[in-house]
Amino acid sequence: MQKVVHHDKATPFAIRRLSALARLSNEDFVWLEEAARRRQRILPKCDVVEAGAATRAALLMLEGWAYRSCMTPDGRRQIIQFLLPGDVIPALPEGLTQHISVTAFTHIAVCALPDPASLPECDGLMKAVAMSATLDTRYLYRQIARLGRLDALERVVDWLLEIRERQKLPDDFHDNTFPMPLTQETIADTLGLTAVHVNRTLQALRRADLVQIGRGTATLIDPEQCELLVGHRR
Amino acid sequence: MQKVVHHDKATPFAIRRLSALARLSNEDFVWLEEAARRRQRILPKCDVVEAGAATRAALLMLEGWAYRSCMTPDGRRQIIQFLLPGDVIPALPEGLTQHISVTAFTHIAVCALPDPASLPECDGLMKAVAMSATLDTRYLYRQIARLGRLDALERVVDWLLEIRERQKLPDDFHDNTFPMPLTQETIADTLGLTAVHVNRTLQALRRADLVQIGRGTATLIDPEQCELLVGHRR
DNA sequence: CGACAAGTTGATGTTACTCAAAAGTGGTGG
DNA sequence: CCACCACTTTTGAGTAACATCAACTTGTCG
Repeated sequence: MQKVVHHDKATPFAIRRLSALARLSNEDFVWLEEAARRRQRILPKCDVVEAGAATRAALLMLEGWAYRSCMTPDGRRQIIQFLLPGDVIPALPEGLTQHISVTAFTHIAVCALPDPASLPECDGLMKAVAMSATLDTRYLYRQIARLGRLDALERVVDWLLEIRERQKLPDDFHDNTFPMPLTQETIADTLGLTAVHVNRTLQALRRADLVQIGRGTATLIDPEQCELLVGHRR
Repeated sequence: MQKVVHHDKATPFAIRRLSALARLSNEDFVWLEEAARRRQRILPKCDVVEAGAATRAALLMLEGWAYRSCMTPDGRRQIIQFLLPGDVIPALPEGLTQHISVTAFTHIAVCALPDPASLPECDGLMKAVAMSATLDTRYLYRQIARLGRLDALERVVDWLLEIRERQKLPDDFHDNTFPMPLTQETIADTLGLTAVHVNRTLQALRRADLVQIGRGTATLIDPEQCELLVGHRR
C-alpha cells in the first residue's frame, strides 16, 4: 500500500506551486521532498547560470528571487524575467549558450530536476515541468507586449499584477499584499525605464491610491482598477 | 536495406532548416516529406491559431511569414514574434489560452507535427522540435532586450540581423539580401514604434549606406557595421 | 484608369531620459 | 550609542527621442 503524501501548509511553497500544474503522484512528491532536502543555496548577486555556460540539468527554484538578464556592450542592462519559487530554469543545450545569465537577487535555494529519461516513474513531475515551460513562455509574451506597447504607468501596474499572480497559489484567498524585495533600479531594468522614472511612476500610483510599495512588500489597494487601467490609454 | 534520403536543393527549405537542429533519421525525413505533401495552406490575414483557442498538435511552418501578436483593449497591437519556414508553433494545452493569436501575413503553408507518444520512431524529429523550442525562447529573450534597452535605430538593425539569420541555413554562403515582405506598419508593431518613426529610421539607415529595403527584400550593405552599431550608443 | 494601401513629409506635442544633488535608509565597526 | 559608509530613494531643471496629427505622394492591382 502506498503512503499517502498529505500536502499541507508545511509543504514548501515551490512544491505546492508545481503540484498545481499537473497531478503529481506520491512518487513525484517523495522525489520533490527529497530534492528539497538536498537543496543548494546561492548568495545574492551570484550567478545561477553564467553567461555562455551550458547546463545539463534543469533547476527548480525553491526559495528567493532570481532574474535572467543580459547586458549591451555599453552597459545597459535588461532583465528578461524573474524566477520565483516553483519556477523551472530549463537546461541549456551545448552550443546555444548566449550572453544571457541567471543571477540570484535575494538568497535563493534551488535543486536539480531529474532528466526525463532517467526517472520514468516521475511522469507527473515531468508534465508539471512541461506545463511550467509553456506558462513561462506566456509570461515572456506578456513582457514583450508590456515593453512594446504600454507606457510607464501601465508597465508598472501590469507587472505588479503579474508578480502578484505568480506568488499566489490557485486556492489562495484574495491577498493583495505580496513580497516585492526589488530596488527601483531593478524594476527599471525590468520595465525598460530609468530608476528616476520608475520612482515618479510609483509616486503617481501611490497618490492615486492604487498601489503601496515599501520595505520588501507591495500592496495593490485596488486590483480591479489596476486591471482596468492596463491597455486603456485612449 | 534502408532507402537513403538524399536531401539536396529540392528538399523544402523548412525541412533542411529542421534537419540542421538535430540529426534526422531516414524515418524522420520520410515522415516530413509526407507531411509536406499533405500541407495545409492559409491565406494572408487569416488566423492560424485563434485567440483563446487550444490546439492539440504542434504545427510546422513550411512556407511564408506568420506572426504571433496580441492587442490591448484600446487597439494597440504588439507583434511578439515572426514565424518563418522551419519554425514550430507549439501546441497549446487547454486552459492556458490567452488573448494571443497567430496570423498569416503572406500566404503560408503548415503541417501538423506528430505527437511524441504516437511516433516513437521519429526520435530525431522530436529532438529537432525541442531544439526549435529553446531556440525560439532565445529569440524571445532577444526581443525583450531589444524593446527594453535599444533605441529605434538599434532596434531596426538588430531585428534585421535576426531576420537575416533566421532565413539562412548554417551552410549558406554569406548572403546579405533576404526576403522581407512586411509593411512599415507591421515592422512598427514588432519593434514597439510607430510606422512614421520606422519610416524615418529606415531612411537614416539608407542614407548611412547600411541597409537597403524595398519591394519585398532587404539588404544589409554592411553587416559588420550593423552588428557593431547595436548596443554601442554611448 | 481609378481606388486603396503603403510610404513620405512637416509641424507640433508629450513622454521619458539625463544630469546633478539632496535626503533618507540600513548596516558596520569603533 | 554614534559616526560613517554605501546604497537607495527623492527632487528639480533641461533635453532628446519618439508620438501624434494631417496632408501629400507613390505604388499596386483589378
